[in-house]
Amino acid sequence: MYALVDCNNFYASCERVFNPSLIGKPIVVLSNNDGCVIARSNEAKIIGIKMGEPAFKIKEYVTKHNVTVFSSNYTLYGDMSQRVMNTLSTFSPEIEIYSIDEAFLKLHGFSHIELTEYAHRIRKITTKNTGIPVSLGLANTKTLAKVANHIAKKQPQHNGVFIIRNDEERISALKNFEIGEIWGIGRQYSKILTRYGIRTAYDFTRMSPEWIRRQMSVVGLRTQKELLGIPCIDLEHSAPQKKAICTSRSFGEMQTELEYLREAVSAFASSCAHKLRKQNSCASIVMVFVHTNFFRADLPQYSMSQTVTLPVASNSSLEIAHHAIAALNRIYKKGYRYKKAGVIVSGISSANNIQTSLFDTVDRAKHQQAMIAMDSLNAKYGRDTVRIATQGNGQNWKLKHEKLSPSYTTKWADIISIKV
DNA sequence: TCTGGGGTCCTAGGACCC
DNA sequence: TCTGGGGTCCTAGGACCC
Repeated sequence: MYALVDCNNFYASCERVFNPSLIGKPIVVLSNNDGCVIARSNEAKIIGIKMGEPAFKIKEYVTKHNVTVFSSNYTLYGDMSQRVMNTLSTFSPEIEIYSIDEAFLKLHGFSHIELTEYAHRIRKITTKNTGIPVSLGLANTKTLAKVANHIAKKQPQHNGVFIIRNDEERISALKNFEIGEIWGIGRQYSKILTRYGIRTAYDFTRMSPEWIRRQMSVVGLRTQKELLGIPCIDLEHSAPQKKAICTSRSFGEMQTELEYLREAVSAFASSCAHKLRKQNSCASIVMVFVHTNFFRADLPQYSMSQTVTLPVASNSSLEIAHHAIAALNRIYKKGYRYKKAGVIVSGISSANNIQTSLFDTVDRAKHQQAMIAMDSLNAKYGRDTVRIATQGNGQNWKLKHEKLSPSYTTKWADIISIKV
């Protein structure tokens, strides 16, 4: 059996842990730049605030229903996630951390009654240890565990735990399950499937495999088998190395000057390099993109990217930023108001096996030492304490974050102030 | 006025190899 | 008018996930 444990309204719940007066009240968490709604407490869902809705569109609701609004505080959520995962890993030797707020556990050797009890225990202890409410779905495939989890969340009578034990229960669950809610079936496929009269997950399981394959490739086929109770997707025990790493941001205000974009791109490149060093790898391809604000039909639009192949794969902030800025210089056009920029590195290989070049002009040992020093200083004194010069003072392109909660779990000064 | 960020996988088609 | 067979690699685009 697989159990999918999912934190309820995770970001909203994190904020509540440190502000219990908000229990029972509507709260929402916004994306970067206080852009759109990315998490809602149940109360906020009930009054009709939708996922992904732009913040400026819900202003009326916010005042009318007294909704508490938070900017996203990823450091806090990351830290809380770790606490939840630590607790969960005490319940099974086999765990896959699937996302910031979800984990699959493999559960062996339980009878049905014990399994129910065990699931409820996982739920209780996780909430007790972390303050975060969770729901569990159990079944013999991961896709069905996702279904069960969804039911556990939506139907309060199950107390946060739902188990699909046999074919009978599987079929009855799938008959009442909208096809678009299935893991692996998104908006586009839903549309196609509905067009063919496939409304529920059960309808989907009754289609011929050839037809599914034609419409949705082998991915759809896998989903169908999983829904039939045939496991096709196993637990991933350790996170595989990333094949691409991206850092990008929308700017709080549109920007026209190359100098500003340079500092931003330099910071994004440096961040990508840092992520590469964290997973002990190097990248050989650097891509830079910029674009204007797509929502502003009244303004001239421009969107461009450029890819650079490095002579030797690297994870040095200095080198990656250097190439990124060179690419930016080539694609920048005067006269546009830029809204977003980003850097994507790919062609990733292990830092231990780098193909060197006879004609290399970079002193790699020196770069490496500089990066080690920079990373350890930043780990100790905070991000960007030491940064590369092209990033500038690192302040002026910062995000809008007006409703940010304190760093409850990670900043000593804040911890003290809470105690006081 | 204000609209997020970071990933993965699969397929088709073109270029190329022997 | 006829003109093989069997591959690999790369890229763009489209789907999906949280």
